[in-house]
Amino acid sequence: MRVSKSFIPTLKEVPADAVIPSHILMIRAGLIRQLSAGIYSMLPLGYKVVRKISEIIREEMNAIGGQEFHLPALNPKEIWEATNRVEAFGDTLFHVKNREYVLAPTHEEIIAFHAKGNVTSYKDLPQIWYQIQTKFRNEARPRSGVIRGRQFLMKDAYTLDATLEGLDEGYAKHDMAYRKIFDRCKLNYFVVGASSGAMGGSKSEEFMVKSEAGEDNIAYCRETGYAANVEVAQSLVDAAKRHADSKKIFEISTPNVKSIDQLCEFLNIDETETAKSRVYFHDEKPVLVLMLGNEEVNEAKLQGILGGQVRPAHEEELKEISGADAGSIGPIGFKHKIIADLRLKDANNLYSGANKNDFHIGGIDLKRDVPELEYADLRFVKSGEKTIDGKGTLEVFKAIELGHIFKLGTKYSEALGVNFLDENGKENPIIMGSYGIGVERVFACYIEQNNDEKGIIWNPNLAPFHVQLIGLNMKKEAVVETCEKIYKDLTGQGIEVLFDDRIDSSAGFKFNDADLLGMPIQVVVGERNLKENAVEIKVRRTDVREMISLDILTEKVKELLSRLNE
RNA sequence: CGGGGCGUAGCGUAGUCCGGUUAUCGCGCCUGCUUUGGGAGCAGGAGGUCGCAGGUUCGAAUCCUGCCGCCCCGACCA
Repeated sequence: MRVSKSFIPTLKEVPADAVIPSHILMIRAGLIRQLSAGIYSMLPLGYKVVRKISEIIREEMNAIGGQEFHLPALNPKEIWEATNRVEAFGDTLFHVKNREYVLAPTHEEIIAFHAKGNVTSYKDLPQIWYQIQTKFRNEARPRSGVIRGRQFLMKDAYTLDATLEGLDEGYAKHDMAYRKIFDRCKLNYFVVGASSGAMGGSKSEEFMVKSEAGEDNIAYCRETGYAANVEVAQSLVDAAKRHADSKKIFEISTPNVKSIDQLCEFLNIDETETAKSRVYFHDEKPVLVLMLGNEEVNEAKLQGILGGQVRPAHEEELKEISGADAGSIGPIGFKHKIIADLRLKDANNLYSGANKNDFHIGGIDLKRDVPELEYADLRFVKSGEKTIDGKGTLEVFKAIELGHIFKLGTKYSEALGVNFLDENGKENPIIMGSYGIGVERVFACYIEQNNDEKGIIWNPNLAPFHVQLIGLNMKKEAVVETCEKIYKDLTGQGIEVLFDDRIDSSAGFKFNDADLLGMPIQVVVGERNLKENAVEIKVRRTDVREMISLDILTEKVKELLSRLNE
């Protein structure tokens, strides 16, 4: 393709709206343009990258027996009501105004719909169905360019199985395929155990990329390879001490003391001598959650332990439940279920709220005073803590979720009556798995990990073009002729060439544009080197330049490309 | 949804507090000439409902009210 005839609107200056490197560079290199918040157009160059990523995904999905579908984005609302997901998605689901349709945010329902009545025998199973298609989610706050959009491309795959063993196999196949996909995309990623969230189901893994722009917090250990979302991550931490002598309970007047920090300052004690109280509702019943000191309640863990729906109590509800407002609530005299973090196990001589405003209680012995107390791991791990096996140290950082694989089970097949007959002629719901990859996230994360002050650095696998051919002075006949020949030769060998044939652009301008666009190899044709029958080759990533005789140019380019792809 | 910031030409911006000729500058764009190995020079030129609506005023980019849009932090997030 010739630059002079292409729409590649590059920008010298940093766009005002973009903050993170991938977003800035995608706009500056003319890959994308924004239409509205969280809605982006892929420009020709950007769309080429999308197609390359999609093709890698397609090849690896086909390799594990996946069959590609093209499913409608417009869905009848009825089918989403059948699985109760209109309510579950809430405002995130886009509704069509003049017909009872919704815009699909994912496709479990539609897959189940097509399986119903058509996949009816154990002999039809297993199946792997997938699509690479636009999804719609009314995100409250789109952000970070293409990383969180209201409209985005997702590869979503679904396994249909007769048995749990079959599901395990399908899951393992996807695990393997995903590693191949992200390896081929040259991403530096890692795999973490995750909570499966509102999708239901059991085992779940996320494929993550470390990034400040990430929305998930990940605990990772370099030494042991342990990686988990902080929602589920565990660590080895000391519990509060149990002192030899347990004091008696005593009440203290603590006017205006609302927080653990204030309490510690007021009484001149350490955080580890206090128990913080948070009240939640679980299935409409209040539960008091006790944490050591100032630690936050990990609601994902709490939900996992209690099961069902959990929500924090509203401020107005607290007094009725406990007799006090937030800041003065505690275990002593609390009339409902209490659950405590493991770090509080059998602790004594603790301070906590008195369930009476402006009063706290000291000398609490959880073993003696709250004998029915249940303990569970309810905290968030922190950087610097030991891994649960004690062999390494955890680091907590932000990460972007590229892909998520999980075992769904029969939630959708049961809700929609998607059954098959087993060997014994018995009817069973089909067992499903669900596997997603955010295509634009792969795109953005690659750029996040492969850029410098000049621009993007593409690997041949994802690059819009393999080679940028730069004709330095396109008014000189020798330069034009040589460029045309190189363009023809390389293109003829299946190498994708972007030919900067602009007549009026100066050399420096073209160099900088080429560095911004970031094709893996630049071939520079100028009068100076032509006198020696040579051109210059520059490898974008290393900035290494080399004079190459025209006679061996094609071979050299091929060799470099294959080396760069390793 | 809570908090903060912003909206002036295709892009980046000055001016807004303290109202007053023809709205600033750079990049980009058009024409001509020169120039071509690291974002060229000279000369000429085009391009604006100052986000929208209403109000105050002799006069509004500037003050007031309402609305819309975009970005960031948080909440939320298969």
